[in-house]
Amino acid sequence: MTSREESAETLRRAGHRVTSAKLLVMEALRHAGDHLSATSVIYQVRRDAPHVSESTVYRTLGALRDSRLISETTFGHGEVAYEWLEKRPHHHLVCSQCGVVYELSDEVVIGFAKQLSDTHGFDADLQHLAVPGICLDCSRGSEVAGK
Amino acid sequence: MTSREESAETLRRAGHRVTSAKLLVMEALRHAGDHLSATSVIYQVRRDAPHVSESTVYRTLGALRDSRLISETTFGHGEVAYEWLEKRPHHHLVCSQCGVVYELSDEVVIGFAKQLSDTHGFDADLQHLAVPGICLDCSRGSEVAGK
DNA sequence: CCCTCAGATGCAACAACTTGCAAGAGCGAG
DNA sequence: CTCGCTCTTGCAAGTTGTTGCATCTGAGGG
Repeated sequence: MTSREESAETLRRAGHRVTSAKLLVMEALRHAGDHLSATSVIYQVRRDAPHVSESTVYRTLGALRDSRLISETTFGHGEVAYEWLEKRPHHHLVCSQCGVVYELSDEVVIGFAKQLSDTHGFDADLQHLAVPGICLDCSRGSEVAGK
Repeated sequence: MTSREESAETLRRAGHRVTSAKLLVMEALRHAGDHLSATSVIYQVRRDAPHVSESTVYRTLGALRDSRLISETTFGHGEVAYEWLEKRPHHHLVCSQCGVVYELSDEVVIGFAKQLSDTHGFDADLQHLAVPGICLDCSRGSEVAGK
């Protein structure tokens, strides 16, 4: 089964119609294998199919996010990043100083979610968390610079 | 000392100039004592001083956020919410279904931050976290509805 | 009390989305 | 194969927030 057919099947299972616009957006995110900004997705899609409008891409991204096929994350104060969700759930540590993004394994986050559930009865939906902060390199660097 | 004078003093300590625009933004957030959207802040400020431009309010909010005088939080997929930071750090549980926002004590979050520090050497900056999920009421409600 | 200048502001253009509406297109029924 | 319902899409206008630039002003130095 080709990648396109898989995508089509996934769409159907999620209750969407199979349209070229949705397939293009999905393929762009799958092949990127990384975070893509909405703008990048638009660029990728329109490179193959210039007739697809921006609003369609935005709406498709929203629909795929609602169906849990892709994740939507806000890194810092910039654009929104989208990512194909085939892998295990994972999270990110974003350094506010150097901007580097580290992957964070799910375990620590699961423990956190369990605590929220135990203490507040709140069923946290932490499918894709972005935690701001200062990475090791930067905190070392500023110590040196501070002296 | 009046509230305005306190705000002025706070501004000076943070290395800002004391201007009427900044004071108005600060007063709006202090008196609200709750989250305000950027739009609400603009409305409040311009009610007292119609000449202040939107961009000034946005820039002021950004500057105050950078100086850690106010917090900036993204609830769900809507606008950005600002809040005066006089109280202890606190966090929020946002129900994706009913939209209710619960306060979350700092303790659970501190534990989470410590884990990130221990396992990844990452100094997380969780001054104002918003956790999406489903609240107790809604998860009960959907159980009943589902039967 | 006046000068100076970096920081603050207003304005308008720009960027990043969102939405209303009419036209188009999957896909299940017949 | 055709019909028709409903989901999608394109277009254009509307929000929400950001940025470049010229002007203005708070506040320390003279």
